[in-house]
Amino acid sequence: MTPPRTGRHDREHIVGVALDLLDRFGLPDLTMRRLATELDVQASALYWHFDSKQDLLAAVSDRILARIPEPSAGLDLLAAARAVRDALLTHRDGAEVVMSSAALRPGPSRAQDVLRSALPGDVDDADLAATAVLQFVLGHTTLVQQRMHGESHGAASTAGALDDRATDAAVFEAGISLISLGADRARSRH
Amino acid sequence: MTPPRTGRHDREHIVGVALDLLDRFGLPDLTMRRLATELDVQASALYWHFDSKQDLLAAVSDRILARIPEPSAGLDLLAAARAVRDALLTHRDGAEVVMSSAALRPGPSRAQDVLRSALPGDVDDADLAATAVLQFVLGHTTLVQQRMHGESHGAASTAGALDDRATDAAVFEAGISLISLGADRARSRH
DNA sequence: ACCTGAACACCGTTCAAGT
DNA sequence: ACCTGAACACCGTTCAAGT
Repeated sequence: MTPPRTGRHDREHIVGVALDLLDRFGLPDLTMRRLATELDVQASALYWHFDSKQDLLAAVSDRILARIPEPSAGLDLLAAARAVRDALLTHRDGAEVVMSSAALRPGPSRAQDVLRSALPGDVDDADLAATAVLQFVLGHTTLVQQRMHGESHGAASTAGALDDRATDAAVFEAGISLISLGADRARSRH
Repeated sequence: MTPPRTGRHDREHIVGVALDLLDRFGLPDLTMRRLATELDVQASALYWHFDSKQDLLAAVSDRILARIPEPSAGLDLLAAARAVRDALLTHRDGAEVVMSSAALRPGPSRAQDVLRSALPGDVDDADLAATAVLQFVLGHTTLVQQRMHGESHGAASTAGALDDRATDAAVFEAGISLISLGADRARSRH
């Protein structure tokens, strides 16, 4: 059943190693040369498997998003938004990776699908709302992860770190709650 | 009144040229070396004026945000959000520049202030809401501008370009409207 | 105070050539 | 089919030295 494995590496495997490198060193240090070294291969070898670094990052983005669970019935917007956020938070700089590839993947992604499923099906503005929620989650999580990066190489006080985490969560809940409330109200006006 | 101009360039001037380069070639091509060439100077000369490229980009970010008008009374949330978005759209890749420096500028920025001023002063969740709105605007505009970049070097159909612009605007209005509705409702519950 | 020149340690990508 | 080796055209940053 598994496809023939003549070469040493296939796309799937390379994406896995890239994800590992991402978690250990962050996006700025995820270079084609480092990835190649990790695979015991020349950098140029990667260009047989991927057209470009963009192409590689798009595959990494897809893998990050694949962690989002299937849209299940009865999921409310807050739960759906949390599922997307948590998938992004699972890997270092996950939001930035997804964002950088989001423009090239125009079709409704897995993320968009879960969010859409948590909104009323009869309102035609629901697609717009789902997109807006996705953009909020991406913006929010990107900024959160960027601050993590800043802290790690020792810029500010470690004292406020727990505070920041709590505030981040509160901002997220506030954002989604307001949109939920707004959607309910828009709906109750028929 | 003007401070002494002994050297050929000061920070203000360099930021202006950087912004011009940004508009003409985009963020990936805004390199220290290109900027130096544009200023008829060696790249190393820039490091007398700025500690690092990050430092330079932070100054560029501040200049982009400086275009946001003062928070005036009676401004509603939609108008305030538009003011922030329009400032970001004024320069190519503006949202990405601001986002990349946002983590290092933790204090309430000019953008946060306008948004905050458009929300009720008596609700203590208003700060959370203002931050959430800012994160939505940044996420939204970053994705919009990334798609512009993708189109420009000729990926997809030019036919749907106008369509995209209209959809982008609709998503933005939908997002802000829903949050406004939600905020009203949260407020009317005392 | 402000800038040059040279160097260091890197990048992404291409392409002929190997197996 | 898959990879090597070498090259091309770049990066950000540091630092002694100049003026």
